Amino acid sequence: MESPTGLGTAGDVLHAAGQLFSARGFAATSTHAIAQAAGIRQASLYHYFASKNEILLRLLTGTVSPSVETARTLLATQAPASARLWALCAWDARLLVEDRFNVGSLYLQPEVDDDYFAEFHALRRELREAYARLIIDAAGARAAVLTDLVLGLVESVILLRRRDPGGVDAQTPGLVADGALRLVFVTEQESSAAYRRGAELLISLPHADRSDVRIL
Amino acid sequence: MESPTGLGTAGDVLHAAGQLFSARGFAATSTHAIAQAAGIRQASLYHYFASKNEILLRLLTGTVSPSVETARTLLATQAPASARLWALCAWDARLLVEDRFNVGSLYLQPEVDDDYFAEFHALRRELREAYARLIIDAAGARAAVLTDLVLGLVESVILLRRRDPGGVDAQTPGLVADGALRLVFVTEQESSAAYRRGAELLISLPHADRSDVRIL
DNA sequence: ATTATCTATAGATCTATAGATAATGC
DNA sequence: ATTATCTATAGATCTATAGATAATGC
Repeated sequence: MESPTGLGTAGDVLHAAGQLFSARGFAATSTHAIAQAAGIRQASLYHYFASKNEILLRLLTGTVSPSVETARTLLATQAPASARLWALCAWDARLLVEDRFNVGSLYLQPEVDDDYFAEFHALRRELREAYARLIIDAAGARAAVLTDLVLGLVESVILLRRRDPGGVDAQTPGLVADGALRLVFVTEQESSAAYRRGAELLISLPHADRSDVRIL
Repeated sequence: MESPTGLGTAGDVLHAAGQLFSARGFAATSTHAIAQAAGIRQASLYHYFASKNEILLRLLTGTVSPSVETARTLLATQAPASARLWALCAWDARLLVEDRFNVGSLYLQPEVDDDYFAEFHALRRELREAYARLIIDAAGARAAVLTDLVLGLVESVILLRRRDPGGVDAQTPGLVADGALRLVFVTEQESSAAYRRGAELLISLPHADRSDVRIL
């Protein structure tokens, strides 16, 4: 049987690389190990990808793109900013909780700072801007610094999973989103309204694809 | 003039390795590059360290140990839990803000999961227990999950710095600590008392050594 | 005598390319 | 004809050890 993941050879490679890069790190994962896990020979990788870097780039953009799309949708949605912020936090946290190999952790690798990954950085910047917009609308002027705290809170799901894989579950996204609202000074009572409305928005959003690798 | 850092050769090596591991990653940094930055030859490293792993272990324990000591002190201090929690968060955040090469980021490297670093993991666990204790005392039963959110918030300083080195400054620790109290449901009015008392505690604590590498 | 440092190197990788062969699609 | 895959390998590392030499401390 060819293609273990059913995604074709390029998909097999991304799948294998995502798992290995997350578990062992980019530099510590050899192209040989990726190929072996994908069921092909080392040199055959280069038929689909120009370099090991390109594999990482594809994984990075593949994980951030769905978040950017969701952020765009929410920015254009008619609802209180606090509810939309809740939905965005919960959506992102859910993506991080559900993705099989904690691929979100890829972006912790120092190699990602390189200019080669500019395309990814641009997407990430757009996502950050969306958070900033919603936080300003929900919390007013104090928001500038808060954006980074909220992003840090959401991303902490990555570290939490690594530390303790059983420490995250289906409840985590809601807890993170609730926490984000507290962080940005949304009052307890407005928060519960935001939660109800945000949960509705979340349901209406396209559910994050459970397959761990998206081929774009 | 020997020893660029004035810490002796072993100190030079830790200094150089801390900078390079943080900037490029552990696996991507060669022992040759470390030695060069430390002003010695590659093989001379092995007079002081048994392996590249040992260098990383020393850096990791060196960064977490001061936090553990501070946590112990605060656990034994007579003051409201919310104030002590504020102080611990601010203290840790300050360490992350001030350390010259963002050495806190070392623990994001996947290699750190290895059993070789068990000593570091034990220290980190102790630190986490201290946070959990203070959060339970400050916020009551709901605290279990909150511990990880608070830790995530504090650690987010690492990611914030990486994303935007100018995005952190002397105010950051206080903002992080304030945010942590909001996260754990401390009310606005109790929070301002906790802030005043916490800031006093912070001043009474030994200031984090500004040298980026502690030789233990 | 002991500690610090160096040169040289074994042995094991690792990435990417060249060029051959097999499979597929008109 | 084109696409997919393979074998073989060049060329560049990289870690750690062996063994020689230099510096330091009694």
